[in-house]
Amino acid sequence: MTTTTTDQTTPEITFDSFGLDARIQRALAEQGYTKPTPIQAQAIPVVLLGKDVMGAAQTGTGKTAGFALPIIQRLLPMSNASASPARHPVRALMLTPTRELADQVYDNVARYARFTDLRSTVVFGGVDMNPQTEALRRGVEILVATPGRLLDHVQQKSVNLSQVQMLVLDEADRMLDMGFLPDLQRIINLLPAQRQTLLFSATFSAEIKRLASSYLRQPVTIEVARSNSANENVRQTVFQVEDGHKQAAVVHLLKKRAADGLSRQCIVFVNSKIGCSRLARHLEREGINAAAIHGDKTQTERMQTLDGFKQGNIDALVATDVAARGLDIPDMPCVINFDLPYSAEDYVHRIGRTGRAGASGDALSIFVPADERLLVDIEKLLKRNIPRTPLEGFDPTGANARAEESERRRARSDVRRARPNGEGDEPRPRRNDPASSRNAFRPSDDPFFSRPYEPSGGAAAAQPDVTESHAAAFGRGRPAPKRPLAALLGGVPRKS
DNA sequence: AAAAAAC
Repeated sequence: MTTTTTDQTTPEITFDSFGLDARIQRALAEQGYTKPTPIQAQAIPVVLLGKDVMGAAQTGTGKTAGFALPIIQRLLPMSNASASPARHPVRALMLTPTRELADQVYDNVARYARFTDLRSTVVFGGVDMNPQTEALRRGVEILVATPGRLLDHVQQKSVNLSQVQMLVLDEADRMLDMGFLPDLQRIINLLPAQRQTLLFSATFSAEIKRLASSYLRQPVTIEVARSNSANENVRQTVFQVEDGHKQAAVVHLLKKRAADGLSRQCIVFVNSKIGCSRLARHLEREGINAAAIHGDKTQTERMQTLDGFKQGNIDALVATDVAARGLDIPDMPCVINFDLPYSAEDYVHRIGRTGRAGASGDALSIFVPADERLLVDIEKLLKRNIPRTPLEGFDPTGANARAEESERRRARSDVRRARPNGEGDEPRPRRNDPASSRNAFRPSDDPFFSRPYEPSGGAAAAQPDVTESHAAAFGRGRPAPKRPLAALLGGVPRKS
């Protein structure tokens, strides 16, 4: 196995030196690209030679262009302008773990290939299949996909993978974590054995190595940063607060940054979907431009939120780990961990959203004593200590903390209101979250809890979010009950 | 423990 390793210094080369087609160079010029990033400098020549690649690259290293540009180059001689699917078989397949990442990879591919005749499209779940099917039937050379939806299309015979010459497994570690291995195996079995395979992963775990050894041939290993090590441009700080003061602490941090004239944009990571929506609401009440993104949001909402964030209409993107990896959000000045992640590797991915391409960044974590073990695991993985710092000027008994306390009271009052003979307060609609108040929890709706929510009114319809209502009913951090609701309410008879 | 991903 050949191994190439560099540090973060950009080699003194330009995109001209790769001998890319004029049509690609024109697209690059239009994007304002002149100097390749380290991973591009290493990957592009290797991919152009047709070699398999095992790439360790974090998000934000320019990885996508690193594989997309040479792939487009290699496909060019085969492209033609005829509009029949038979003449536009899928020749390059790019698989990603999440829908957003698929969309972003596609977006890049389409931009780099825009002056060529190559066609590309993207397929992922959560949206109507028909437009995807039509695009596939018209024929594309480059297909970006999430595994599940791709197999769906394969089953419906709307795509044929027998002509694929280049396969990209992007964020392969993530795909394995998410249990995509069987899907990946099924997909790869549909591809010709004679092909070029590129595998990118943030870490080279034993599983990744096993995957590589079964599907890659004499891969060239490309590594731009030591895996499992966080970027040195990122200032990591852990703020220790008392349990129950986390929301107030985040508000304090965000307002402090704004007051210090630092960029207001940041991603705030939360471990649960409930906590994610809850924190976003809380920040909004505190006058911070915030929005939640997590897996219970519709695909449309997720894309709109991401767009709003990229355009600067949203300052604080409150996210679950849906956003930890892959999402290509340029130049994040700051990442905040509202919760420390359950796995130390996720910590690396989360803070990898900042301090990219040589920029400096802040990774701030809220730490409560109960999370000691999580922090120790992170320190072990990073092989360094992260000092616990008191939060300067933070007054947990001040206005912020009072707001947090009132939120807890509100949550408890929702439970009282939910009782059939409810001695609860006046209903108080939640500001900034019409869906949640419209779908306020009603015990007579109980079946609601025993089956998953099925959308009925199209993408634009309000989302009666089961977990949201749970949050409202049961307060902070409680998991959705597995028992019937009546049992939880203490023997209130259940209508059926 | 949690999140993500196909219908």
